[in-house]
Amino acid sequence: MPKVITDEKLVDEFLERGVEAIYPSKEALKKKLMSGERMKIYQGFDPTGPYLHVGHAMGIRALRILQKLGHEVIFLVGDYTAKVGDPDKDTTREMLTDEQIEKNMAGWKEQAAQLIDFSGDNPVRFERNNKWLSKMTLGDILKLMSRVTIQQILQRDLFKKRLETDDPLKFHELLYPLMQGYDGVAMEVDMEIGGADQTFNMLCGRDLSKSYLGKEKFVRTNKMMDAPDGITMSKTKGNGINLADSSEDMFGKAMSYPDDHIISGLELLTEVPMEEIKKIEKELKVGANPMELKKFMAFEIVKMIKGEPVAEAAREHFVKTVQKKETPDEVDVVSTPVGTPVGTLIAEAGLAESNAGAKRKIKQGGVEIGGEKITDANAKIAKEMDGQILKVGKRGFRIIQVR
RNA sequence: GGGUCGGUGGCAGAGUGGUCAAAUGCAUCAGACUGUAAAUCUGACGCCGCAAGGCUUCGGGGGUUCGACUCCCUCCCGGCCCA
Repeated sequence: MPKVITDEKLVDEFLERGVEAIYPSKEALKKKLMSGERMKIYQGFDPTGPYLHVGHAMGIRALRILQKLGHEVIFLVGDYTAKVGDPDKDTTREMLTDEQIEKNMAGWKEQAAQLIDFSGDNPVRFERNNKWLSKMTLGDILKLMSRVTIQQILQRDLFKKRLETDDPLKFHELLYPLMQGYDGVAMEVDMEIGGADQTFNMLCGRDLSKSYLGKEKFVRTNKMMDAPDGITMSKTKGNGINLADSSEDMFGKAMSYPDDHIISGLELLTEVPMEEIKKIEKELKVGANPMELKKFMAFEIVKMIKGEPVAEAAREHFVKTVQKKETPDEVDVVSTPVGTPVGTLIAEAGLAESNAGAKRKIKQGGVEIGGEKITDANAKIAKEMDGQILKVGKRGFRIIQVR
């Protein structure tokens, strides 16, 4: 049994950094964490999309601290809750099929393993809630439902909103908070971590834990990080940095965050000490170049997920290809026979969605071969082009191999 | 069960017999500019075609018409009101 550590600094980090709120209170949780008692904590992730993103990374990082402190940590995949899908603002989600769910979660453990350890002497446990939820009988479900009132469930603002706007609200959607809450009951956990958007569900679970187990379940909600387009990042929307992205992509996506996300990005997505972040905030206010600081942020984000050497390489890649507009070191090869029209080649190389798309890019002046701008979509690939670089847009590169 | 309104491109949302491959916004892509893959500006944005043009699209199917996203029938799905 791993020993529980009561390192106050680490505990405080857990209680403060990236935290939106703690229920019932920060003080109560601190007391518990400093007591040396081993806690059982989980965070659930619904496999509604194939990638975990940096938003999840924030929660996973919190789990990592708890793992370090010696607590029992569970990474729960909501493969059963995903079928229902956490209700959205205005539309009922499609019920996902088992196959879709399996496909989505296939890489999750691996993606999460970049941040937490599923082996070692205090391994994080990987669980799926289908283990207990799929076994519930109607009787169990009735019992579960009898513990809450409709009024309580309808407190959830998006349920309210849907009723107000006359958007459909299906019965099973109301069950979602109960299902999620039941996870905590089934695993008999002492704490749940989740995004601030999960507050209602988690608090509902708190009530259920009390009711079923007579147990106080602590809840920590994470601050939400906004994606570049201003929409809160979520795996459903498919935007934001994914944990499965290449380090270069992560760096680039981070660089495309608006300037005013630099501070929140540093706080939520990196391990840069808060004192240092405060300093950077001041520098920004007195007119420091945001680009340099954003590069620092991007570097730190990649570093947290992939480690320092990889982050270093990603930064170099960015400076080289984006800032200096040079060709990257590693470029994929596309092989083609002599005489292929350039437009076709671009589409085949996957640098455009279709032939029409490729031609569009050519017309708009976004295509070069060997540094020469291509203006005619029908220009044919010639023998001399063997080994030259095909460049499409700012970041599409291929080495042409002429057959 | 009755009445009524609705189902449009990745999303949101106009359109209501030809001028519709379908306004607009978001997202996306290309270009310019720049301190960045930020911001801003310009342009593109179904597919095939150098083009002319063709083809496929507005919940599904059928019909009317020279011509339908627009009208009719039918089916499926949803909202609201009444029962």
